[in-house]
Amino acid sequence: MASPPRLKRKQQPSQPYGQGGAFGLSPLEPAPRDSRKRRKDKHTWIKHTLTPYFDGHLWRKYGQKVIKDAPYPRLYFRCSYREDRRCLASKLVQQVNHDDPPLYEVTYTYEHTCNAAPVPAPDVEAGDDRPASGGLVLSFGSSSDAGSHHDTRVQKQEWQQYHQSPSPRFLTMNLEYSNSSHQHAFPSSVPPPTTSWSPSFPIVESPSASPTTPWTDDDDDILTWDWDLSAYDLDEHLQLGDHSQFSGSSFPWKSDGSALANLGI
DNA sequence: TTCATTTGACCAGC
DNA sequence: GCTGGTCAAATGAA
Repeated sequence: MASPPRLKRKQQPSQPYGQGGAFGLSPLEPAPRDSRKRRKDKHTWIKHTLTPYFDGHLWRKYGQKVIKDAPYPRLYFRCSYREDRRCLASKLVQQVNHDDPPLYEVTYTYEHTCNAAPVPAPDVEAGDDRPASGGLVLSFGSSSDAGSHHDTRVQKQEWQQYHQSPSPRFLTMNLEYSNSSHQHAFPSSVPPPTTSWSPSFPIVESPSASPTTPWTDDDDDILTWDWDLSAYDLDEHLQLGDHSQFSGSSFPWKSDGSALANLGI
């Protein structure tokens, strides 16, 4: 079915682009004389992450573009406070593979000047009575090998986020079933894992850091359990590149979901 | 009704 | 002329 043609502007009126342009911005330093010009001297940096949409800031999507020779479209975001606080921060999100979960390359442009409070990841907010502000997400890679182990690894970006944040109080491990071709991860017919299911981070060596009884969300899609870190020196034990495997003796469902670990404050 | 997202048009760098 | 980045009208969701 062909959708009706959409009326688009043909000619920009006398007001030129730039000089504040459509957003009424007064130019910041260095003054972008024309926001549509591709500047070579932009301050940009690149991160690779599994969670490109939850990096502690609020973003508004303003465009999407199919890039030549790229298998996935590029998404364009700018800071939600662009108008309110004259924040020029923006980012480009480009999916680089189709793993489960997929890896994204995120190109950030300009530092945030909005000084907005960190935005927690949704699964930190939902159903969690701990203070959400200041929370962050540690995202762990997921192996696709079937069997009793579920590999996790501390990723570089999240490690940087962790070290830029206050000391965490809890380590919350979510095991999420994200493969759409399967039924829910934790159907009611499957009993939840026991607390013997634990990552092999040295955290489990601490007697005070025993996990809570795991629980599932409303849709039985995500299994969650906590470790209390109040008497645990996470800095001393958790290292960049740490590798973990869930050590349950049997995995009652396929292990091709994703694993996330949240650090709540 | 308001606000965010979608998507074709527009524009400039290369 | 091609390509990528941004704009802004149309559209959808809340």
